[in-house]
Amino acid sequence: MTRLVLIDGSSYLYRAFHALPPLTNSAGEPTGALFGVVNMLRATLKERPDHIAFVVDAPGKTFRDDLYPQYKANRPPMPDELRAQVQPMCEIVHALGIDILRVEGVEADDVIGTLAVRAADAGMEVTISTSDKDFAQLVREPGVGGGSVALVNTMSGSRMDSDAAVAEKFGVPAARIVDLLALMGDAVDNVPGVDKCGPKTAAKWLGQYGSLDGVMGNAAAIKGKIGENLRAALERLPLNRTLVTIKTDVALECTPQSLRLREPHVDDLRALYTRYGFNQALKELEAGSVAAGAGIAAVAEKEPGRARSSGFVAAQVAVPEGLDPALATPGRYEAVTEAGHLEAWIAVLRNAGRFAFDTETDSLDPMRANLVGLSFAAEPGRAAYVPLGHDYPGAPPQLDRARALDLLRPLLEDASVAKLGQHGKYDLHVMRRHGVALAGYADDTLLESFVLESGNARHDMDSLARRHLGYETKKYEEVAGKGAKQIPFSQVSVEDATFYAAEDADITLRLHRVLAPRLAAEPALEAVYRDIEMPLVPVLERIEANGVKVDVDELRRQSADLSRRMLAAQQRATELAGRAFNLDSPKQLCALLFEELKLPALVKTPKGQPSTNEEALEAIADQHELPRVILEYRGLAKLRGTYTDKLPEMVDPDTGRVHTSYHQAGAATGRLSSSDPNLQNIPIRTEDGRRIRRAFVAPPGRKLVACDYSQIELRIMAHLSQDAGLLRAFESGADIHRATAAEVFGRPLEEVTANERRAAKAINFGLMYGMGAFGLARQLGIGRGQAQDYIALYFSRYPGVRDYMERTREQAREHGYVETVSGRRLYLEYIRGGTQAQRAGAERAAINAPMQGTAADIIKRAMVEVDGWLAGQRDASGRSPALMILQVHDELVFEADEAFVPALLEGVGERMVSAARLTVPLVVDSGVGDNWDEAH
DNA sequence: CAGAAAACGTA
DNA sequence: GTACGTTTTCTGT
Repeated sequence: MTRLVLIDGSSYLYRAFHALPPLTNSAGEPTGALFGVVNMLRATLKERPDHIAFVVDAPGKTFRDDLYPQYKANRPPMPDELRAQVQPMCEIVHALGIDILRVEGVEADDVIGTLAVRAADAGMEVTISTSDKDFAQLVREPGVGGGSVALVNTMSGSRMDSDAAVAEKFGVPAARIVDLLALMGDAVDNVPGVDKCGPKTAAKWLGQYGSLDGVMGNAAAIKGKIGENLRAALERLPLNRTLVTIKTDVALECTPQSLRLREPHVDDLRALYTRYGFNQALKELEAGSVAAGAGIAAVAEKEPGRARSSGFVAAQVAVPEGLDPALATPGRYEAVTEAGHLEAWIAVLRNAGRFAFDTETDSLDPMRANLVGLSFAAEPGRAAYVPLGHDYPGAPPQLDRARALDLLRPLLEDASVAKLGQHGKYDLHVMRRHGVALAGYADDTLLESFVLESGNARHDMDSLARRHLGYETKKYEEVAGKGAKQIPFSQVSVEDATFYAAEDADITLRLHRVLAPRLAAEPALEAVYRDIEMPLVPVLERIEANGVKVDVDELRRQSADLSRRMLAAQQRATELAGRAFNLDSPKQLCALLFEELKLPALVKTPKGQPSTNEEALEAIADQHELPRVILEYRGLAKLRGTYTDKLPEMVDPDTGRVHTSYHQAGAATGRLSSSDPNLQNIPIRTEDGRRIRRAFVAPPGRKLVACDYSQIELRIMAHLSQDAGLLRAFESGADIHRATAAEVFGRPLEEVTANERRAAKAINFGLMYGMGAFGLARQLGIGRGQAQDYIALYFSRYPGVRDYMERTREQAREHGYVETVSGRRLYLEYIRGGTQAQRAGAERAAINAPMQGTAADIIKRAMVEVDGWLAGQRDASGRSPALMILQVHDELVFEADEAFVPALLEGVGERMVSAARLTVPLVVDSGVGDNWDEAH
C-alpha cells in the first residue's frame, strides 16, 4: 500500500509559533516556530512515508475572497518574528527531501483536499497532518480500492481515521462536517455562523434534521432565541457551506505519485542546523540518523503533558494569529502564605513598575464583599495568589489579613506604580472598604475591549481570553459550584483558589498586552479610553460608594397606598370579567379579552400573539371598561413592585443609603447603565411616579441639586449636521420645538399652536431615532401620508439634517461603524449583511449612535472634571461639602451642604457647559430641593 | 430552577 | 424608531 503524507505547513507554522516560547539562536534570529516545525517533521519522517508534500498558502486572492470579500478580513498581518522564519523553514523542508507545494490563487487547504481525494481514489493511504479541524470533512475509511484519508495532529497526538472517530469528536460523520462548520461559522476566518450556535447545537440540529438543507427547511420549527438566530442566518448559510467546503478538484500540475520523499541534502541540513543552533539535531545528522530532528524532539518533550495541564485547548480554540508566543504559554502560579514570600513579591511588583491585580471576595456586591484573597502578576505566565480569608475545615494557615494589607498598602497606594485590572471598579470598592485607597489604576481590560469593540456584547474575562488569547479560563463554577450548591469563595480550597485567582491576574496582564497595542494603533480610540473611560473609573466608584439617601418610611406609606388602590382595581376587574383571573398574566388577560369578551386584538406581540400592552388596551378602551381598569392596575403594580417595595430592600444596612452599580461597558453607544437597583429609570412622567422621587432625599442640613443638559442630543445633531436652520434655532435661545414648528409650518414663533409644537417635537425626537413616516404617523395619530408630508417639510427646511443622515448611513455601510465627536466607534454588525429588518435596524442605530454616544462622551468628561473640582473643595479633615450621587444620562445629581449650594451650581454648571466645544452652546438647567422631585 | 417572553420605567 | 434594566409569568429541563 502506497502511503502519502500531506502536511498542512501553514497551520503547523502558526501553531508552533504560538505554542512555543520565543526562542532565538545565538545571532538573535527567532527560531521558535522553526523548532516546532522541525520537531513535527521529525515525528512524521519516522513513519517512513514514501510519498510526502509540505503544502503552504501562496499569496493572492482565492475563490473564497471573490465569493466573500470579508473572508479572513479580520486577520492581522503575519508578525515579523514569524515571517522571518518562513524562508529558513522552506530551506529545511527542502533539505530534508520534502517537496513544498505552493499554488497561486489556491489555498493550501484546497491543494491538500484535491491531492488527498485523487490519491485515495487511486488506492493510496493518505494521511493529512494538520492542526485544522476543518479537514475532518475529508476523512474516508478504507474502501473497496483500499484508498483512505486519515487526519493526524502531531502536536496534540490525535488521530481521526473513521466516521466513528469524527463523530466522537464532532457529533456528526465526516460527510456532515461542512454542514456543521457552516452553522457554526468560523471566527478566525471571519465567517459568521448562526449566533449562539456552537458545535453542540449544530450537531444536535444535524442529528434531528439530517443535513444543513434539512435544518434550513425546518428552521421555522426551531424555537427560542436560537431559532430566531438561525432564521436570521438562513440567507448566508449556503455561502458559508461553500466557504468551509475544501475543494477537491483544483487544477494542479503535480500528481500524488510525483510527490516522492527524496534523499536529504546532508550538507545543507548541517549548515542550517548549525546556523539555527539545533545542536542535538546536528549530532543526529552526523550520526547518520534519518530522523534528522530527533534531538530537537527530545528537548521539546522535556515538559510532558503541559498542553493538557494548561487552559489552552488544543483543537477547539484557535489561537489568534499574530499572538506573541509569550502570551500563549501556560502560567506558573503560586500561593503566598508567609510574610517573607509576600515581601519578595511586593519587591518584584514594585520593580516591574506596573502589575495586574485582582481581588477575590465572598460576594458579587462590592459594597458587601469581604476580601478573601488577592492575586498579582507582573509578567505573563507568573502570578501569585495571597489567600487571606479561606475558612473551611482544614484550611492551611494564611497571612493575617490586616498584616498583609499593611505590607501591601504602600505599594497599592503608590500612584507611581501602575495597576491594571479587569473591571477594576469592583476591586477599587473592595480595597477602599478594607482601608486601602488604591492609586495609580492605569488600565482596565474591560474598558480596553469596550472601546475597541463596543458592538461586542461580552467583555468579561472569560470571553476576552477566548477571543484574544485562544485561552479557556478556569470557570468560577468549576471551583465554587453553581446554583444552590455554590459555596462562597472563602470555602474554596486554597489550591483551587490559587489557580483560579492567579490566572485572573495573569490573564488580565496578557489581555492588556494584546489590547493595548491595538488601542495604540487607533489614536482616536486610545484617546477615548485614556481621556474619558479610565479617568471615569474612580469617579464612578465614588458615586456608587456615596449612594443616595431614601426615605424608607415615605416609600412604605406609598406602598400601602398603592396596595389599597391595586386591590380596588382588582376587585373592579373581577366584577367586570365575571370571574377571578391573574391581572399580572398577559396570557390569562389575552384569553379573557380576546376570546371570552371577543374584543378586537389590534396589536400583536413580536411573537405574533395578541398583545395586551398599553397601546392594545387603549385601542379597545372605548368598547369595554375592563381595559382601563387593567391599565390602572398595571401602573400601580409597576410602581409598587419595581420601586416602592423594592427600594427599601436595597438600602445598605451599613450606610443607610442605596448604592446603585453603574456599568461603564454597559451600552454600546457609550452610555452608562445602572442596576441593583437601576436608578436611571425612576419614574417622572406621571404624578404617582413623581411621588417616588420625593423619597430620594437630602439629609438634614443638605440639599439635592440636579443639573441637566438641555436638549443635548438635538444640539449635537445641530453640531454634526451643521444645518444652518437648526443652528439658528438654537442660537436664538428659543424653545427648540417651538422654533422648529415655526420654521416647518412657516409662521412666527408666537403663533405656533400647541399641536404644531407637539408635532415638531415628535419629528425632532423621531429623527434622532432614525424614524420613518410610519412611526411618526403612529406617534402623532395621523395618516401616513400626512406624516410623510411633515417629514418632507422638515427636511426642506433643514436640508443639512437630511444630508447628515444620509452621510451617516453611507459611512456606516462603508466602514461598518459610525463614530461620536470624540472618536468613539460603534460597530454595526448587520449594516451590510443580515435580514432586511436587521439592516434597517442597524441603519437606525447608525443614525442614533453618534448623537447618543456624543452626549455620553460629554457628560462623562464633565463628571471627571466635576469630580476633580469637588476633590479640591474638601476641608482639612477631608470632608467634602458636596457629593456626586447620581447620573441619569444627561443629568447629574449632587447632595450638598446648604451653604455650598450656590458655589456648587456655579462650579458644576461651568464644567458641564465647557465639557465640549460644539457649534451650538451647551446649556445646563439646575434645580435645588430637599428631594429629587423638588430639585427638578 | 434557568431562561424566554411580555410588559414598562428612564433618557 | 435609539439605548438600557427589572418585574412578572410561563415554559421547558
